[in-house]
Amino acid sequence: MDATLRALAEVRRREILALIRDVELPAGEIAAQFDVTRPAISQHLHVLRDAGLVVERREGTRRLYRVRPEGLTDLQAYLDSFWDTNLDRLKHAAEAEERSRIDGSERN
Amino acid sequence: MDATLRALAEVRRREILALIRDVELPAGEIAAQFDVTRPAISQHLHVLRDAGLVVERREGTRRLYRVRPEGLTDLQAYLDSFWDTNLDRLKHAAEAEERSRIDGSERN
DNA sequence: TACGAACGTTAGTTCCTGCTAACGTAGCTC
DNA sequence: GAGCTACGTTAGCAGGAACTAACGTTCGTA
Repeated sequence: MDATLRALAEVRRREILALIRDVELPAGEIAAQFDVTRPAISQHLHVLRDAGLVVERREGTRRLYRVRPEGLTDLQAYLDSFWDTNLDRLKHAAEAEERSRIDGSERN
Repeated sequence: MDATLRALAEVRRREILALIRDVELPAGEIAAQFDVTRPAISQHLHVLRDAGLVVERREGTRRLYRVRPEGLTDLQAYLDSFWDTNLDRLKHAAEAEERSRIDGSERN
């Protein structure tokens, strides 16, 4: 999940994901969409592949890439976990407000 | 959403979020849980606050922090969008496989 | 087999970011 | 009001990441 977040926390890589979200594209065509060099995109694709966010399929000399949504499930579960305890959190916040209303009745 | 991902893409900040996911804690108590200096944690809290992932509440000289799950909604919607088009993507993959089966019938 | 096309890889540079040390600030207490 | 507490802020540094240039590799083709 650390690799997933590291991979997503870069604009260029998210742009790459947006490109191959619906269609499968070769590395060269992906690189052509950006103003950086081809090796730079190749490195980004490597990071995305290591994170399990894209899959590579070889077709002759070309390497076709497409998004692998399954690579997001762990992160999605992690984010959902913050909402699981939301009720507990609200309860704690209410208790804290009660306490602050008692001893620290200064400002709002 | 860029700020959200940047904020989450750091182990220390995720550890901080884990600490204040259920309970509200003062900055000093949060810093005490780690082996880095207090200013470092203060900077992390600043990043998390800018990303809207935590909220600050002042109580005397103390500043209490707690997680703000609403700050995750944009990211969650973004991640969900990858699954929305999953059926379309499968269709495209099937078509691509068809094409590769016709002209490039080399390996699997 | 030789050549070209479509890639990935490596070395090196620049820029960003997380950290520490030193300093500044708001609020409570005597 | 002086002093203490609990913080945040700033300057400076070190490690890491994104980029380019040069090179290596695999696959198809003449």
